[in-house]
Amino acid sequence: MKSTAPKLPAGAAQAQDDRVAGYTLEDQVGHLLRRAHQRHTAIFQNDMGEAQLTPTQFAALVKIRDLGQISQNQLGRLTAMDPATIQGVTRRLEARGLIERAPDASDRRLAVLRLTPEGRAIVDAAIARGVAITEATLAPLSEAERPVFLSLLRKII
Amino acid sequence: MKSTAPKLPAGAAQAQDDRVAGYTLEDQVGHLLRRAHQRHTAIFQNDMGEAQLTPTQFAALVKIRDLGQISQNQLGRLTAMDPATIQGVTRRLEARGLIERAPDASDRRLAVLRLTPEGRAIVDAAIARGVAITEATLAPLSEAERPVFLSLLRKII
DNA sequence: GACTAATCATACGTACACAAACGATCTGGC
DNA sequence: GCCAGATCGTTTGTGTACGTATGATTAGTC
Repeated sequence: MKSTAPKLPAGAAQAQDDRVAGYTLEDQVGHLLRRAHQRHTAIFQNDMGEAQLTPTQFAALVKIRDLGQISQNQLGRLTAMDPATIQGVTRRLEARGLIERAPDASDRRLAVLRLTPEGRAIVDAAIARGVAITEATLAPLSEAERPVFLSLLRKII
Repeated sequence: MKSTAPKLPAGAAQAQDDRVAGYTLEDQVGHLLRRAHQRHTAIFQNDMGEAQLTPTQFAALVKIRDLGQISQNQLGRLTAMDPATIQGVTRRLEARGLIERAPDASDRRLAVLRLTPEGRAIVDAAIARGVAITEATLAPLSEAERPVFLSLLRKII
């Protein structure tokens, strides 16, 4: 009776059962995405070197560099992190002295984030590493395959 | 002086600086992979329904179903989780009564994992959902694009 | 038989990731 | 001016994910 699966046309039950019996974990997009992401973070951690940044910390720093100053939630939206996540990321970056907080003049709910001089020095060095990390992640693909892959990846976001 | 970046040919310094200045977070594979994975887990959580399984818990259950019984570390290798991670996953599955542990006859270091009847019922229902989840994740791609994307994704793992 | 190396499972610490709930503050409509 | 709803930032709880360390057990070597 498939319990609570979204109601299927009665005739589709057999086909559905076949798909269940032949389900291969290794062929599922989700599993492949998880492993690809896993490999990338391993490369990232390896190649980032002494900067000791995580991918999300790096993303936050780059965005702050691009925009000069920005509120925490806004930064979270631009880097695709929810408020709870971006809070932890910025807290650790502030603790390391790479960013600083200043109260916003016109909105007292906001704390504006800015790079410190140490932060700026680290971002520039880290971005150079970031270029190499992207290259290493894409290394298994030919020059022709890379734009195809990136374009398809963009579509499923 | 770029501090500690892996030594570059002196002539490449200018090109490297250009890449740093023009670095766009949104164009990096790592960022795209993170967001694609993020979207997939959101779909997964939404569509998995009352089974209340996470992607990794689901992967573990499917692998145990395929193999009948298996040791914890072996399961971790097959599902691409390190020993510390698979330990947490199996602990939660055991706490929910979906899998059970039995001592291995020939190797006293091992605890063999098996599905309980409740576990088996859940996996079958969950796999039907898994098929729909894969479909929903790939929905933005045409029929022609899907195998291309999966094949490229497999290459970068 | 004893020693070494490898493997298994566990424990601890750090870092994402999101849901849910919270108080503080801002804004639009009246 | 005032109130309702939205937004900002925080906190708590659960669940990956991995490095590192540890103890138990096994397997290989001498």
